[in-house]
Amino acid sequence: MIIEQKLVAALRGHKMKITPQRRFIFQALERGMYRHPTAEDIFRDVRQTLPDISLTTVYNTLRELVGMGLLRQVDLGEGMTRFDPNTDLHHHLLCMRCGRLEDIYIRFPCIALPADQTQGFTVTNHQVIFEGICPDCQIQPA
Amino acid sequence: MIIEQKLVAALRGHKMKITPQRRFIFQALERGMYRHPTAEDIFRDVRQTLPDISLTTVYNTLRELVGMGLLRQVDLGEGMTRFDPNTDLHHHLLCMRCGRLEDIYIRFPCIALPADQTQGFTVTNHQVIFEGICPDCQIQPA
DNA sequence: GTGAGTGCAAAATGTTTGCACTGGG
DNA sequence: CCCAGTGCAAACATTTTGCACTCAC
Repeated sequence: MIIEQKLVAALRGHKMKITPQRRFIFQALERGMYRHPTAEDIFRDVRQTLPDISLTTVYNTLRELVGMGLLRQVDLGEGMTRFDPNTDLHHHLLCMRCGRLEDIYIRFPCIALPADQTQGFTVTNHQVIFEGICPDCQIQPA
Repeated sequence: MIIEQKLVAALRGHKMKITPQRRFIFQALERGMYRHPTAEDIFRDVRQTLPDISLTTVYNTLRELVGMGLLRQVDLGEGMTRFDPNTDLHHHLLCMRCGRLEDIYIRFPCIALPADQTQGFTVTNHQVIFEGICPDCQIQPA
């Protein structure tokens, strides 16, 4: 319930309404936490308990959470956006064949942009995506 | 002409046909080399000299080049894919406000996944995306 | 001459929008 | 009671597909 409580508190802090839809979306995020769900994944999950929820509401809520910095958006060129409720600094390991995505918890202290290389940008964040082939796909014929 | 020649040679190597459409796409890539163009960008560029080219052909050609490893695909969650004709190992610096994308030519020797952290994956590649705000967007009101 | 490549239109996919209705505060 | 939030349908944007035609080899 950690995620749900955190998100509900954040909504309160932003004076936003705590609707059943949002609550169930938070629970789905909690359940799918290490699965990097898409909007569609969340939709399907919430639908099981709230059959009339609309995909629009899911998109709206996810967008708001991203805007508040409570959800990380992960884009991998699969044609859809995945969401990561784990906002701790971590990196990703992507299977190029099946799309499986795992978390990597290593710090790379050397990843920092020297001031003379920022081209005037204010850098706020960085992410590393490791690309490869997962164990399952290595076994299967290409 | 470096890019065009390289790509034409690659096509020959793969016994693929060198059509005018492909040639112009290569030239457009060459011209937009440091601009990380989208398929649409290439389409608009080539259209100026080859008004009847179809977007389908552009997509086909770009997909083939990516498949042959001659073009890098860059995904940033903007709803479209950008292509980077520069296949040298380099990283990216993205403006979160306007989408401007710059190249970063630094090596981060520490970015390597220890064998006990690969979760069985065969890692072939990695990319770093630095996120921030570009100089122009810093000046303008949010 | 032949099949890879092309162009067009249509479809598929993922996401956003307009708008009337509803219910949390 | 009021407006943020919701649901629906339609719109939108990007990319893919089916298929007949064409042209590089």
